[in-house]
Amino acid sequence: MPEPIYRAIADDLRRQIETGELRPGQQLRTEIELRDHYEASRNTIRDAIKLLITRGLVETRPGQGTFVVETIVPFVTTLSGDPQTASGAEGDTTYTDEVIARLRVPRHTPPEVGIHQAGSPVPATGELRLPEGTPIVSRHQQRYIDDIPWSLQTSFYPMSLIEGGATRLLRAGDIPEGTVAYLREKVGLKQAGYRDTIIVRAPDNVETAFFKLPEDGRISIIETRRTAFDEQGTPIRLTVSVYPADRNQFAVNFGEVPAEVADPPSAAASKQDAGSDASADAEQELST
Amino acid sequence: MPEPIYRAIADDLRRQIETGELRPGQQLRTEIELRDHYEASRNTIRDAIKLLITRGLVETRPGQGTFVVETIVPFVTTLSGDPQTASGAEGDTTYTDEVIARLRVPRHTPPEVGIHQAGSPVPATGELRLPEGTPIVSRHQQRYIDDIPWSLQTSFYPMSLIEGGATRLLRAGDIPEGTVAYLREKVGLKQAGYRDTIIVRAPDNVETAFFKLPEDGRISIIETRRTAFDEQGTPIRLTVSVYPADRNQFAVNFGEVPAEVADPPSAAASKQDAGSDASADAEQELST
DNA sequence: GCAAATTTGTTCGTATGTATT
DNA sequence: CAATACATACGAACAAATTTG
Repeated sequence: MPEPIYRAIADDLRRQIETGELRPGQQLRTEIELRDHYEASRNTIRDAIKLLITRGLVETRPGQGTFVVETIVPFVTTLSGDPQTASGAEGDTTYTDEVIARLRVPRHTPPEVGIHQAGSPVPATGELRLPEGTPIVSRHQQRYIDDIPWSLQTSFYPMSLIEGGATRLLRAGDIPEGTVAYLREKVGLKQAGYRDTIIVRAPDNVETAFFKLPEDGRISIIETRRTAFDEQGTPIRLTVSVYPADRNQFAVNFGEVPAEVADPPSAAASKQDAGSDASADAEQELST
Repeated sequence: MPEPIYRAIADDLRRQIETGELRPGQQLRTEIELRDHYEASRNTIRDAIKLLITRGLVETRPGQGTFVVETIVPFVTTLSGDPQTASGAEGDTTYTDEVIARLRVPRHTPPEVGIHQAGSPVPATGELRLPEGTPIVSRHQQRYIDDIPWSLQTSFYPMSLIEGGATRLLRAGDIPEGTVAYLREKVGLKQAGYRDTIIVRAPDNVETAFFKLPEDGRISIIETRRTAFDEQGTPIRLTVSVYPADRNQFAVNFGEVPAEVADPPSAAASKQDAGSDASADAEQELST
């Protein structure tokens, strides 16, 4: 048997989808009809459909049927733009402004504050380069767009920042001007640069529940880790954000990029200047 | 039945893996033994294992057994660093140097050249903003590290660049100094900036075969699209690269980032200066 | 609002094929 | 070659979700 039957059936259905014979949103024939059509057992048909589900081509709805997926309009997170602006030297637009400009309604929970000790269970220990046992403050938020769960975000700060006067970090609740501006004004701490790492991995149980992902784990999670540094190169913050891969994409701008490209094409309304200051928004977004 | 049996079994096995009761590389009990242990049918055990496979926790080897996955050492692609350098104004280190410095052995096929007409089947049409029917040159490469398939990359250029004198773009084969430098010297075209977009999606058949991915499509593909612009804001190149998500991650540096962080921690050898010029390598890498 | 029909989801049993040791 | 272990395929029954009459 060179090619398993279930895979041959999946290939045939995939071809129909890719050629447009089956259009997005359209219902496939039922498992029983497909069983008769392909002269295979229902279980074999179901194996073929499972393969198409994993590849993101179809979805099943119990009691209804199997449907060709309709593409979600992705939300674009700009990780950067003009690095000077993104470094937190200026920039007064906020993440919320950015999202509104794209005709979407953002919302986020007030940060929950936690206190940890540097060590293996705290995911920030390596990045913040703190010795074992050093206190670390975490600020955690859930973020929504159009009431759809969009991202989970946790920032970690060395407790020494609070001892230096940035006491609001310890209080649960928003810091409207953003923590980058707050730390600059309160402690004189200037964010000189940052490094983002981007990985793709399977969701854990918390993420599956929050994002309402299918239980079979076929949707990946994109995790960004932003380590921010002051002018001495000391890490001052780690922000870990997770996004479901099915409704998010990321963008990075460098040098001179035309405004109409740097500013996503979704909603061209508002924002006269645009240009490369979208970075400030993303920075705002990434500093809980 | 609140929770299906196969999911309860998967949860139990996942717990054992996460608590270290089952260590990476360790073999699970066979399906028959698990069937007896959980008092379920072998098919139900297999459903549970399928779920763990999708979540990337275990892998099966026919004739051998089921094993807890061992983490792959990921290859880190730096999308940026110092934007001035990355813009192609200077930088003489190459992608190959970068990889060698990390004690890995890179290899890539000579570019295959193709000629297309702007229009819906050519994926560069939108980004290059060319009218329907305009000729486009593509250069496609397969790239390996340590003989493992690492990425597929295709760059698209407007044919007008060749007519302006950059004839080597049409010849299959390497352009050792990189196309950014070549275009600057030959046509006086300066790359003033670029925009990267990053999306995660399911693999297609070509990618599944090249990367030797499991046929069930559980490993996602990370696709980066880099649109480069000249000083007038005209798009001059689109480079599309695809990477399997199970062995790749990405990094972006902004502003001042300490050298020991900006330079990946894998192989600390060689490279005295390091700093933020790793960007030039990535840029080189991304210009076929 | 309820019952029936439809459709997918879960679980079992069984048989045979393929890969590895 | 034999034994072991996973892969494919079939058939059957009942459960759960949804729509329809």
